[in-house]
Amino acid sequence: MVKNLLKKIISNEYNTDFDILTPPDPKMGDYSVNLAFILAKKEKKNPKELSEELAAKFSKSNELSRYFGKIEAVGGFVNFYISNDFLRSQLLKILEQGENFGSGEKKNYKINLEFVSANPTGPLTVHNVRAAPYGDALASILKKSGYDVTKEYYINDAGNQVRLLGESVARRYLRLKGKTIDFPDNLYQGEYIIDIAKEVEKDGLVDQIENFDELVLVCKDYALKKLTSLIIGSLKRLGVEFDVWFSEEKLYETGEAETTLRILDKGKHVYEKDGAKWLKIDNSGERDAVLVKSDGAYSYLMGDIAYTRNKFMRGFNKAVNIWGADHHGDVLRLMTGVKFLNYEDEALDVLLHQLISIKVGGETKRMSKRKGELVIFDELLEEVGGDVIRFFFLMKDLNTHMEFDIDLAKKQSNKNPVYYVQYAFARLNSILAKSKEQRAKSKNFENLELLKEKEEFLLMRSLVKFPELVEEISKNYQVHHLAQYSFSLASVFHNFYEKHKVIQDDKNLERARLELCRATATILKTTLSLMGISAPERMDGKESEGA
RNA sequence: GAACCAGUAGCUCAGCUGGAUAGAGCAUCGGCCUUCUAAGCCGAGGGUCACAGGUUCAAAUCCUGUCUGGUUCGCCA
Repeated sequence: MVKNLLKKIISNEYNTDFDILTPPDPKMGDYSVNLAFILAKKEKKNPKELSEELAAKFSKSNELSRYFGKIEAVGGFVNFYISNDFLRSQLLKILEQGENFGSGEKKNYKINLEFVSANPTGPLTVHNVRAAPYGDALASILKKSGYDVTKEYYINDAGNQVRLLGESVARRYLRLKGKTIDFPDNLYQGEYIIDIAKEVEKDGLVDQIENFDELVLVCKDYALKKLTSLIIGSLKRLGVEFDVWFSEEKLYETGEAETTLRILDKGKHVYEKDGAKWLKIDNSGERDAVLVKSDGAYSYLMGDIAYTRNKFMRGFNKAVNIWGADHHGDVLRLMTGVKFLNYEDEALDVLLHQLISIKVGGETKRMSKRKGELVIFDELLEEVGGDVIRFFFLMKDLNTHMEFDIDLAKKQSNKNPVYYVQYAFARLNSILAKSKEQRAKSKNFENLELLKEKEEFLLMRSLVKFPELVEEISKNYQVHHLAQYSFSLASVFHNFYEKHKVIQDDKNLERARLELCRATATILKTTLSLMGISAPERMDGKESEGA
């Protein structure tokens, strides 16, 4: 990784903080160092002169000349140009390593990544699916970086909400049976409840049950099973699969919640007030939160703390949660609870994604599972497809308050930028398929020296940046940079494609360009696969407008 | 009243965590297919980076304040 090396080499000589930047234009080099500005202040010198001195000095370094062909001062910056030799050597590396290019060393570090975890009280909505492609891609990137990653879904199958779910189904069932029974507003109003009730009726499972509470319980279990498998199915169709589906109920059955509470209590972090047990967050008392309710039931927070502890007990070094921003108030509470259990602050990361506002028919919808006002994810998936949805979410920062116009998304799905990336891959594939020597992995790479066009170098430069990107995302979790990168790589390739022929009379040049294409296809396919997006070998004909 | 996140082109969003002339897609207008796929390429128009101060060699980016929007402040989950 050139960036790290550069930083190391300069740091060895200058004991000061500085940044390695990317110049605004590739013409200005691959990396830029602002060292002169920083030294100028310390030594009270002119930054421009200093940068020239630095450039002259760096140019003489043998170590740097292994990577850089040119080092020059521009307006106070020192700009570094990766040498052509080094670019070609990296091209070779890509061809040799294939999809392993950019992979990090095994780190022997276990990460538990929890995301989506939508309540099993209804079908998956467009709303709660935002974290799915993001978390899935993050897991892939972390794995590529050498971490051991487990993807996990926390099923909130305990507490009052699922009891209400059971009651909703039970009352619908009784109505189907011809009983007059009211259906209060606080129950789940959605159509899917009636569907489940119909299945309960068809099943005949509850025919003998007279006691209402017992009926509710059986309906609850039935509905939970049904809805969970519905959610699993929806996610699967999007291509997202979890390693572990963790039941909240388990924490109470095994007594883990109780144990966790005892540890907190022992550490004097718990006190009683109004018949409930509270977690002491700070001295003001204002932020304190209930762990055990006055009726003896555990709170959601208690479950979450016990759940996080459970992850560490299972041997994970780090837990990463992706939550919707509506839970931001819970972050401090969970963090505090986990800290009181004596785990390091860094052991838990909570990423928040902002909520999506959804527009249907020009109107912004507020979604509520209780009220049954849902934009069901499956319906969208069927219309626009998984690749489009994934890329749409993956391109944006988690902090973006997205506006998702469903009608527009359907209408414009054939203009989604994902096709731009996939099309680049299809074009590459077409070239490789056409060339006679495509699979002849001859080790004669000497022709690479024939690559000297501007577009060829731009392509190589983009390819070389890939490992740095993977490493950076594994640290800052900015998954959308990968989507942005894939788009820009596709763009650089399309430009190359328009300007230069690969298959041609000059067979030596053709061979060299084929290698460049193979390397590009490899990286493009790797990025797509990290994002969980398909890499089609062909894309025929344009979809008709407004179909 | 408090907390978190945001406000960048007509629309949807990037802007690599303080750097060089603020970018892309869509939309609008104009050009490019006898040659590896035109789901592509080239060009044009479109910006007081919400506003006001501050920090410094340098601010869309950091700090403070104001305005606007989303979310949350329950012994719901």
